[in-house]
Amino acid sequence: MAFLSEDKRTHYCTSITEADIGTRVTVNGWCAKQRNLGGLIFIDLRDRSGIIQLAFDENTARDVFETAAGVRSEYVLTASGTVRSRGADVNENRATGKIEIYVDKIKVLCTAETTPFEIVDDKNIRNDLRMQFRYLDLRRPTMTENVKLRSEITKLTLDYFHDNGFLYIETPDLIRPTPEGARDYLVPSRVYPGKFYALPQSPQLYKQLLMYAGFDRYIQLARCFRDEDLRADRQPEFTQIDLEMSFSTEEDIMEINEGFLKYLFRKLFGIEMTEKFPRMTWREAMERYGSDKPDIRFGFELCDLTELLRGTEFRVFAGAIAAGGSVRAINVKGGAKFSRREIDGLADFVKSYRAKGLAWAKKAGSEVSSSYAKFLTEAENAAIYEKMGFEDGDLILIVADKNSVVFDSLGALRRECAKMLGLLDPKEFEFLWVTEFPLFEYSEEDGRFYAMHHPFTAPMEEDIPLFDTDPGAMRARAYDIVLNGTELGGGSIRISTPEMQTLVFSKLGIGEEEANAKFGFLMEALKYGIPPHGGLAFGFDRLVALLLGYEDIREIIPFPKAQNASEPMSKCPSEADAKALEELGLAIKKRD
RNA sequence: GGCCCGGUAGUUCAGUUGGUUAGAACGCCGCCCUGUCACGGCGGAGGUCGUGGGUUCGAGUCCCAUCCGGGUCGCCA
Repeated sequence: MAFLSEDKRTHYCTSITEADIGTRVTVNGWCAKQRNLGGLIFIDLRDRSGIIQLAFDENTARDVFETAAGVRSEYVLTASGTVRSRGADVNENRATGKIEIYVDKIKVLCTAETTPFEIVDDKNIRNDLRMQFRYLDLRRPTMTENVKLRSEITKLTLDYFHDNGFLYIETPDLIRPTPEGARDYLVPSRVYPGKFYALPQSPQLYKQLLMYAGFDRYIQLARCFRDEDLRADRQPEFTQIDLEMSFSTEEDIMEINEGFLKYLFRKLFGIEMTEKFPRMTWREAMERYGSDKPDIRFGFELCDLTELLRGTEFRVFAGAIAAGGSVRAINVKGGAKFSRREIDGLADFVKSYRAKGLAWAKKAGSEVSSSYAKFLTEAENAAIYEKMGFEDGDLILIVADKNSVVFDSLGALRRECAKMLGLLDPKEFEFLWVTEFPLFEYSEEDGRFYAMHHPFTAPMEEDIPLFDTDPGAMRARAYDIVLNGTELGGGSIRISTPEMQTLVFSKLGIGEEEANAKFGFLMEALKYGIPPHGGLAFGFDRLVALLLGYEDIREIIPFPKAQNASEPMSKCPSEADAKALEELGLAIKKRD
């Protein structure tokens, strides 16, 4: 049936209110549900705003009534009629529950086959089905709402930064492959067979160049691409709120971004966050929480038992200490109620973080049970209980290993225990700035230093003398913003002189020749008057997900990739046709 | 690349130590029904138990391989 101008909506379904009673309206949308009571028919009509009820009865014109009787779920309709009160028959669960449209004209614009799953919220649907029929999944009210809220957060973001003097500037998506960092998605060049562009992992160098150019403040909702394995909070293509500021210090950047997050909470939830976000150095975060992105909604802080156990004869602990590692523990308050099976589960859990085992002690009433106490002296046990404040209901969990393993496993363990005890409230938001990250990270495997943030990050002034003596101990002018244990974003003050950049490259094993080959334009640019500058990038998908209470960013990405990086709906990636490969000068080598 | 969990009507699931014709709810189709909104009543259709192989008198159930989905470690400057 043709859609005519007279069929166009006058209102979205839920923009009709009691104030409209008596007026004539037209709505366009999908049949969410038809209820036929014989002489009386109701249709729930859904559009992106929500649902309103259409009503038909014995006074409805015969043909209109017959059409309504034939309407099935997901038929596309236009309907006109008069808004009226439902009297006493109110549906309290719906915004439009007190009114309905008494229809005098209806058109089926399009019929629909029965959908592979019902278009309702309160049902679990297999992930692969949701992905294959994503356009139907997105019709579910919650998903529609998520996409709308994402749009709203986009608007607030642009408003805030615009109001603070940031210019929205686009950077290229076809760029030079980056030698360090994540794997690039490569794009072959037709004009230069055998050469490649890369899709940006972030617009890092371009935003710095924008500062060199004098734009002072830059913002972009940048699409970024990383060819690495997926996680619930990680997609191969994602969006960053990317920004950079000239003539600024860490303080300025943290302040403007803290202001942004507070602005979002005010505008979205009406919540005024007046307190300054807490700050913590990287060193402190690792020592106290075993993580550079600690969830500070709960305690269970790490406790170092190394000194206390230095003389122990228990081989597991003594061995770790002798090898230069440590023995650390957390006290899980309320964890004594975990069953033996659950504690065994925790031991398996830490093994995935390369820990060899988990020692535990719990106190229920006056009863203490423990996996390791019999191997320690009475004095050693007493000292541990004293230091950990061991009380009724507590569960002490100890890991002894090299430091990286101890931190990784205990850091993950405290969160796992909090989850088991129901301490993770998604409606509670605890922000944290983590500062003074190490500048370099040593890779045992490759026998060299890597930049912990990226190779353009400036070192802290007072650590510059360590370049020659102990580069591993140098701290960077880098900071992360953490929310409830998730890294929401990070940034740094950048290097702004060629001398410093050359020095950092050299510590990374990038000689002058290689630096010039790969970053020649940057080295050149640094000669021509560079303002002090720095910036930050938020993971926009993670931000939206956390604000809306999701752990899985696919709930707020309209068309995400599946875990194997494919897109089941369009079946991508797919093979290229022979002609295209020929033009690109590419041949596909079969894998064994 | 490693490890773990899952795949049974359209959907969500149940299916006992391997044993008769594989069930339920919702959805779907038909008939009835004037205030429903999780409408109700009556009736009906709908299954290669992911796929392939094996063990067995007999496999949804056990074994092997494989595909698909999910989680996670590595990875993610």
